[in-house]
Amino acid sequence: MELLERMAAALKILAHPCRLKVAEVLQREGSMPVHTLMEKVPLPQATLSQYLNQMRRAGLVRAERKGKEVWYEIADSSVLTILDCIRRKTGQRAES
Amino acid sequence: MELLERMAAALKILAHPCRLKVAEVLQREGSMPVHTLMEKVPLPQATLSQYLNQMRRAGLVRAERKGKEVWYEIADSSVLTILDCIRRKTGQRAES
DNA sequence: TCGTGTTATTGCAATAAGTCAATATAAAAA
DNA sequence: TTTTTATATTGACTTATTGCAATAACACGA
Repeated sequence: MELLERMAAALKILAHPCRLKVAEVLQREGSMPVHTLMEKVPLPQATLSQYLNQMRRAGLVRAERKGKEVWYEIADSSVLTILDCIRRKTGQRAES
Repeated sequence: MELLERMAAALKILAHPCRLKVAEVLQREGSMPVHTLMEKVPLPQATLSQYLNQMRRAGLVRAERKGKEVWYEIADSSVLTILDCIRRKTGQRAES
């Protein structure tokens, strides 16, 4: 159950409205420092910082320090694909 | 935040080792009734039934009653794509 | 309708995740 | 070296999720 747990852990980080919002902003607008992200996703600084850290540890985003700023971006295309899939899926809606 | 919440809710259901396992079995082996699934994913009956119900409500799987059995299958290709992406992503591993 | 096989629902203790103010650390400018 | 701007970490609290036994409901054959 080792791989499954890592898969679940990564998905769980993405599975939160605010972290999804962060991911979408980074998907649309590329990389940016935390304070810019904070304008687009209005959250307490501590909260946003924690989210970004979780996302980085899960391999969803990549971080790079530039002077006193830290710039974040989506880590790779898998993440973009997952975002597209889940958005498409949830746009529709169908039960069974 | 309405769409984001629905997206997060669906991802959250998938973000669990056992539910991922269920999804993988259905991906590999197609549709099957609950008791067959129970052999492949050994869990208490109540637990498995709840997982399947959550997954159905989230639109991840589809259910169809056949006599006294209920057969489950993956709902659509988005789910398959997400499974592939997250598996690929977690197979590797890279921090930043 | 009674029994049996199959699946769903309920209730709740144990555990995990979310939230954010306060505080710490990092880098550059004054 | 003191300040200032930018980001990270800690601690304490609230809320949500998990896991499962017990019980209910559903569908069929005897």
